[in-house]
Formats: sequence, structure tokens, C-alpha cells
Amino acid sequence: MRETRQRMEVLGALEGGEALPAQDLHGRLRARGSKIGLATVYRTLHLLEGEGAIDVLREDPTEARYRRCSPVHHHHLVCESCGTVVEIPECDVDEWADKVGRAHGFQVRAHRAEIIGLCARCAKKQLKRAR
Amino acid sequence: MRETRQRMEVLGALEGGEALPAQDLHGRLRARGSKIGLATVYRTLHLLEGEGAIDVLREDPTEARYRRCSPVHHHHLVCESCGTVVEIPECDVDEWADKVGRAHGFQVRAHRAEIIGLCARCAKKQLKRAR
DNA sequence: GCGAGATTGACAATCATTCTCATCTGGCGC
DNA sequence: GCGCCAGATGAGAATGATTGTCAATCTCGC
Repeated sequence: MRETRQRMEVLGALEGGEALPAQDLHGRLRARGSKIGLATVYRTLHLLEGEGAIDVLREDPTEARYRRCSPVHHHHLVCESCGTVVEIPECDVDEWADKVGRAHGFQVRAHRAEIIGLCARCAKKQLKRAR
Repeated sequence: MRETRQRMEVLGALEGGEALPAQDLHGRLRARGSKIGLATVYRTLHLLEGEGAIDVLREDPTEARYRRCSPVHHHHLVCESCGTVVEIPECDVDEWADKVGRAHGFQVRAHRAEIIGLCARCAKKQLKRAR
């Protein structure tokens, strides 16, 4: 995999840890003066996804959001109000996945787990609104 | 919510337990002689999703698949080769989700977990091909 | 520095999903 | 049984993210 200006730019734009839609990402890069094309952004994101360097959030079915993430196995904690995503390194699900999979004759390859809730900030806001 | 012919038809088509893309579903209904429109299929699916009567699988980012499912909390075992989905009633993840959520200041609302692997049939096929 | 082959940018094409709007219908009150 | 009307539908157009195309442009090993 070649190291091109465009690929560096995409990685750079994801540096912040935000989960961005491909189009936003493209928009930001153009705003910064980059000449990168939208197709290239998509190509690069797919590449990075394949490498496991980013992961893809699909809460919104019409638009995937891409986010830099650690390459080691982890799960996500998602705030349903503001969309904040927190990476969770602890995974106590492995054993469960294996057990259940085997019980159904499956050869387990991977698992995914996501916790949905309200982050501290949004929970506080909701309380205030309720008053 | 009114009980219309079309809504009954959509539910009927999902009776089999298969996970179908909206378009397929529409195709099948038309093939059976129904005059249902594609937009109505989508509308109905969204309704049912809201009711919790079906769930939505998004392994393929370009096309959601809809499947009738039990209204009680459960998880899925998905075969990455043939797409078969098995419902898993046992959920030993609750405790983990709560613990992790609280540790990060989240108010946990729900969680999702999915085990990806090869079903018995596909595992066998792969073995045969490898020989 | 050169050249093969990977990569890119601009734009067209795709395609699931959603919107629009005129028409229809379920089910309530009578 | 009948009329009514808000909610539901169908057809087709519109949307908009994503993917394909292809000539031009870079990367990197030599």
C-alpha cells in the first residue's frame, strides 16, 4: 500500500477522534485547501477499514460515519443523544460468544457489541429539561 | 394503527423467518399477485421496526435486511457466508453492559451484540473446498 | 532519472430509500 | 347500511450516498 498525500490527509482529518461521514471529511479537506476527490476519500476509507485502522458506525442507515480506532479488539459505548462514542477495551463477551456459538454449531469468527445510552453530559441536560 | 391489507401482506411475507431486503420483499409480494407499492413496503417496515416487531440487519451497508423477530430482548448469530441468522435468547451481556456503562458515566439504555461466524453447513463446505 | 503499475480526480452512473401528491379506504358515528 | 375523513396507499419522480470509469498523474524500486 503506497503512501500518498491523499491517504495521509484522510488519516490526518480523522486524527481528532470524531466520527465523520465521508462527505464531511471530504468537505473539510477541501476547505483546508486539499484537492482530494470524493471518490478517493471513499476508496481510502474502505482501505483503512480493511486494515482495521478505522471503524464504521451505522446508526444512521443513510450515512456511514468513520472513526479512527485502535486496532485491537474493543467495543463501543454510544450516546444516543449526542453521538459521542467511547472505546471500551475491556471485553468480557468473548467467553459468552464462544459458548453460544458452539451451542448452535457455529464456528465463531468475531463478535460485535455496542452499548447504547446517555453520556453524563446528555443525561444532565435531560434532567434539566424535565424539571 | 390501522389494519390494512398491505400491512398484513408484509407481515405474512416475513412469516418464514428469512431476513429479506425491502426490495425482495416487494418483489415477492408482487409475484404473488399483490399490488402493493414499494414505498408502502418501506413505510410498513419502518412502522414494524418502531413497534419492535421486526429487526433490521445491516451487515451489507448498501441494503438493509428485515426479519421478523421475537419482541423480547435477544441477540443474533450471523453466518458470514450464507447470511443465516439465529436468534439467541440467552443474554449474559447485561451485567457487563451495565458495569462498563456506569464506569464511563453513561446511563445505559440498551445494548446490542452480534456473533459472527460460520454456520455448521458453511463450515463443512469450506472444509471440503480446502481439500 | 525511468517506467510499470498503483492511485487519483472529475464526473457519470447506480440504486436503495424517501418524497410527493392525487386517490383510496378502514372504521367510527349516525 | 351510509357517509365521512384522517390516515394509508401507489406511481413515479427525487434524493443522495456510494461506486464505476477512464485518462492523467504520481510512487517507488531499479
